[in-house]
Amino acid sequence: MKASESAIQPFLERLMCRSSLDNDDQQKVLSLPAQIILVESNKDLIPDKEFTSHSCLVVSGISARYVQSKEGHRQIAALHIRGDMPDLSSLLLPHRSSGLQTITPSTIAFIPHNALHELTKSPAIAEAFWRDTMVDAAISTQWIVNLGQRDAPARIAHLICELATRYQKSHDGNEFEFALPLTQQHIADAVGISVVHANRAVQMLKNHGLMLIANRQVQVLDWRLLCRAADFDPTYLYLSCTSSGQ
Amino acid sequence: MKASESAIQPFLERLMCRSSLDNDDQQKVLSLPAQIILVESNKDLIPDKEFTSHSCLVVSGISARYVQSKEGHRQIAALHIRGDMPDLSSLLLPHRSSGLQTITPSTIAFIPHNALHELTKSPAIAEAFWRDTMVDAAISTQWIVNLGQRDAPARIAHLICELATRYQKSHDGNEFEFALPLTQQHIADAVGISVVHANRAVQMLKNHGLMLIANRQVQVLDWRLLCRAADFDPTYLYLSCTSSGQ
DNA sequence: CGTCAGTTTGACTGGAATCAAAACCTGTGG
DNA sequence: CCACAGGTTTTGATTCCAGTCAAACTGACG
Repeated sequence: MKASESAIQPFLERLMCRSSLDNDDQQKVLSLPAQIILVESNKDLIPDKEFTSHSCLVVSGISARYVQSKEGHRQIAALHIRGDMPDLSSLLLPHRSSGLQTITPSTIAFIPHNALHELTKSPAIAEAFWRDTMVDAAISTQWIVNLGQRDAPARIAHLICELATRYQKSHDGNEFEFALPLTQQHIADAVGISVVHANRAVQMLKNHGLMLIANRQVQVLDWRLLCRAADFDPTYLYLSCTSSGQ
Repeated sequence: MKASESAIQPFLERLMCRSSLDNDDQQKVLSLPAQIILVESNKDLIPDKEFTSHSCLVVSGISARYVQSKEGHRQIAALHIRGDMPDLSSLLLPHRSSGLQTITPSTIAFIPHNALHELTKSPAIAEAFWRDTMVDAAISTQWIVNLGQRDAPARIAHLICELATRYQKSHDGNEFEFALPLTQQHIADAVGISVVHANRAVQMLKNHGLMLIANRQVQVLDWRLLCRAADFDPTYLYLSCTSSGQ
């Protein structure tokens, strides 16, 4: 297997979680040309100018889609992990409306737009891409609810529930842990509160025996209760990977 | 022109704002079968059960995509106006993750999924649909920023700016007005604050000479300033309709 | 003229931002 | 091995924003 194939593998797996592709289409995805680059933390992945010619794919690490408001505040609008294609939208929407930055050291694959465009000539692949875009939109909707309606602890709980599920860690029972290299500043920027307040909310979750965050690890102490506190329902993520596709 | 064609016309216009379709494809869109229904206000448009077989299209009026949180609070996640297809996502994502309700008396066209699916066999149309999904996602991203970072008056200002632009009213100079039949409760639910607070924020905008809302009309007093206050940049809406296509 | 939905106002309270400073790591180089 | 610098987490004190409750007001409509 070529280096680029193994880099694209997680992306294909993601697609296959939600859509079904025949062998031919799978092969086409895997043979996408990709330039694989190691990127350190806090580096911008897409330039500010219009008309990028590549989309990038997270192979490892975490990246954040963010918007910087006029007063210097930053809002993280999405977090992207292994297998995600954060700026697929640049393929059809040339104006960049949000920035993209690595949070941890990451390996990123850059894929030329024309190759992606070529790929979408296969209807099944086009549909799979479209479906993934829809799931991203569904996630955004949930973030809107999170920001608009829940208090600080619930917002953080929901974020953690979402990430645990996307990392597929939520099936390991009611008590488990997983690596999550976010600082409290990142969490604060994602759920729209200040760092100080994020800290207190995290402690609140700890004191209630729901979860704790320490040295880049999240330890879920009571998954059931955490989901309840977060009002979390995983269906919107469409990640029932066990069954192939819908 | 058949009744269903004229109902679908605004939808086609919307698509044409962002994508270019040849005559053949345009004709295909227009001849979509549609069941046109008049709906009163505050009626749910999609059933709670899974596997709807139709998507709906707003021909006139306003509908809200919303999520009801456990404690009974409601968050409006998107507003849909003439030409929008609010639940296009049900075509590829069978589980409904948000509700859809008319805000005003509306005329809605219901279009069977299989007809839409058939339509996407034309690559240009599929791409146009996909692009529209991406714009919806971009709008959601802006709402996240709105809820996460701005204070109440700015949130409302941003909402108004967005709607004015989507109604294409923002080209009528620096001072103009347009119909917007939202109650302050709706505004509050959309920007994540209480009605009382929404009221005070609206008055603040009035006192600063930016805009005023009265009898289902928004009167923009200083578009330039309003945009500044809202930190509004319309590019994410991709509505430069004057030029045809992207 | 009463009703009802929507808007406006006031008084009160709690939550969250801000500012500031201290404690805590973790990797670095002396 | 220690000291140190950096980023991160924690804590406290203060201020202010925004939610809640409750009540009055406005218009439209039957």
